[in-house]
Amino acid sequence: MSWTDERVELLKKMWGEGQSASQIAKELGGVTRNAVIGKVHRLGLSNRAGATGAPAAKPAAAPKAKPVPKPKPEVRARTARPAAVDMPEDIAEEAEAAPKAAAPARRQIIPAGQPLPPQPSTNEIPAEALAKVSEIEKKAKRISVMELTERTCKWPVGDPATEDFWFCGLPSQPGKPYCEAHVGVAFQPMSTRRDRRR
DNA sequence: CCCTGATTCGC
DNA sequence: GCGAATCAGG
Repeated sequence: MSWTDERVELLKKMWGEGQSASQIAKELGGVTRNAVIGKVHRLGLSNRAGATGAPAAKPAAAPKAKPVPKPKPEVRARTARPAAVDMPEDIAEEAEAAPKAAAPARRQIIPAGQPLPPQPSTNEIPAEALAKVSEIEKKAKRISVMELTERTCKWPVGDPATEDFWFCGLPSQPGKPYCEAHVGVAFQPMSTRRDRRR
């Protein structure tokens, strides 16, 4: 494959959206993430946030088997990446209370007389967890079903009957189908179910 | 181990 | 210009 205008355009678009090189590579097809990264650099849009000044004065090169001396000790900007996503560590896993909760905080989009799947009645999911979810949904990769892998969060968002449907796509927890935040709402201890007077 | 981007250098 | 191999890091 070659870098046609269209492909370059898509590359720019996705890179601008903060998509990872590997995702862009998958989308484009026929190229590896290395190719994408290489192209990104050649296009000169490596820094996603203009790292003004403050370039880490790192030699940036100390290979082990590369006897080629550097004719020009060029100083390169080693950007700390602002787009890094750190996730806190707190998973409450006990019993699987509602893995079938296929509808997180959802809008009330009702397509056209479609009998919506049984709403899990937005059960007694802790408000914290819900808040957390809606927050991470902003950072979601929004991947399609075809892009799901063994390690991407398979949490569905939106209504499958509409265009506004995608999967979270964030890195899933090892051995889990969801990312950390979604694991939090999908797997709940039985204890969280506090039944009040009835 | 999974992933990320960055760099080098033969092609 | 291209991108695999490699490096460096989370």
